[in-house]
Amino acid sequence: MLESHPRAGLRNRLIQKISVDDWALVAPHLEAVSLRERQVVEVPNKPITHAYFMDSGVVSVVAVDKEDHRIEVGVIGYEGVTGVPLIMGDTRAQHSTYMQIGGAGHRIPQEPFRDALAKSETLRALMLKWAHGFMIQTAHTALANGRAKLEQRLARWLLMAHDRLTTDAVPLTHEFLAVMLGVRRAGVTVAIHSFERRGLVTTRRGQLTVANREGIEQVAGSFYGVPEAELRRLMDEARPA
Amino acid sequence: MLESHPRAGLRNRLIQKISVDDWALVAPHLEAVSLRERQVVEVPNKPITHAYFMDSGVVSVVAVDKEDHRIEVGVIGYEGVTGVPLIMGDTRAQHSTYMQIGGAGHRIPQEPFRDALAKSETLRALMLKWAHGFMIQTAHTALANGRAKLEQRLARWLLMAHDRLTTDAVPLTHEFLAVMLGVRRAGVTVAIHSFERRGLVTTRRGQLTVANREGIEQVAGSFYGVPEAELRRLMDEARPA
DNA sequence: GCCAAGAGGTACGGTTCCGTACTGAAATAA
DNA sequence: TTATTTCAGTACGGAACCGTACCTCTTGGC
Repeated sequence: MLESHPRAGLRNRLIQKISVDDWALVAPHLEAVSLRERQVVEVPNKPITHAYFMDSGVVSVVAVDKEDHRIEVGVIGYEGVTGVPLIMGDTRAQHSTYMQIGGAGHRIPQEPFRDALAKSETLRALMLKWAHGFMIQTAHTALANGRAKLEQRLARWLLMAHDRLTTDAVPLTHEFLAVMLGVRRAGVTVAIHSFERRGLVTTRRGQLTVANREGIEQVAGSFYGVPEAELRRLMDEARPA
Repeated sequence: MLESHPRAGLRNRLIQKISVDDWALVAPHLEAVSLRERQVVEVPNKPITHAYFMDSGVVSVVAVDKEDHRIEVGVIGYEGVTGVPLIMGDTRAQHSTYMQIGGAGHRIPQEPFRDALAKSETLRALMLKWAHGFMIQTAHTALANGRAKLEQRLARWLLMAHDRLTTDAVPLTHEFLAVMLGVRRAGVTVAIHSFERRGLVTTRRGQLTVANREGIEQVAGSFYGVPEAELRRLMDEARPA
């Protein structure tokens, strides 16, 4: 075993992008984790303890204010890492971050992560590009929230979740979809019904299966796709492959 | 004159926060600029030519998609700098960025700016904290877009603009407010009317004056304030004062 | 001073979505 | 199995906002 912590089998795209030298900085501190849905990763206004590189599952980042208004501002899967504030030089969480769909991955405590970022320009560049991609996603969430109809937003969300899963099954209740989109649960139910009638999805209690992804993409229109394309570009720029 | 480019009189908060050593890296490349309203600073999918440190005026950052949906995702004034992607290691603009309210400041070409960021850890830390603050603003814009009513969003915008101006007069048409909020022009007119009747603002053609800031803050509620507080915290952390 | 262009006031039917609430069905615990 | 909880289906009045349109007032250019 050439490396203290093997990464050959890991699906996480950022970990795959880390150079051999940088891997030596990070790997000794990684710890395998398995997180169930609803497991909390970051709490608003509290210190961030770890950055999570997930290989599976979907993480929701939810902005909250003092009157308890809340809405999802981004999702993270195997393409990224949680703890964006750490990358930006902050140790405190602004948003509520938790597993929307359970999964497995690795985490690194905030201190060695920040140390590694300080030491390695290449690691920093990689993580900054990821953070930038996440920013773009948030900006387009703002766009969708302000401009898109419920069905379009739901379609966008399903596509983003589907991108991060290995099956077509999305194990989520209408209730949680509603919280993320910032709409009524009943509204989600009706929209999903419409999708179902059009053959875009099939449903079971607590689960929803993508049946016709292209159809869903048509519903989402241009509200979906820009952040995904930008992230691909940013990651392609980041050497090594 | 100890410095090649004096900054004593500059209002820009980030420039004020730059250390003496870092100032030596940046100052030689700065160029004074005066920008009229509607002047374009960044064009989506085109290279960013300069970062602008404004001393006055308000910059709008507007996300756009392929079907020409658009909405403002952030505003920048004397507290920050444009060209966030440069700070993140990207040279391309994602969003449409332009002066919403004209002003004056200084700009630095992207290359020396990126060079300076690469060379100085302290400058990088400062700019990253700013970029992080801007991210938080964008997240709360997403929250407001998804959860707040038109009046609350208008109030939030007015407060953010007011924060960045030295007078109570906000020189903007209903049309442009509508574009930024992603609503109908007529809707803005009605909302402003309501504000006027309540004594919150006074109006003139192409202008709107804040008459009762606290009243406007009450309308905005908790949709306003979080990003502002977080940016203060982040800037306080960044030495030197 | 006149005219074109821009800005703002107002209206109206229509759509979307909310708040609320009740019901039945499915999963889970006892 | 039974009891309990969670989830989903459905409904209804109402609020918010849209799309569109038209008209009037300023303002700036000639």
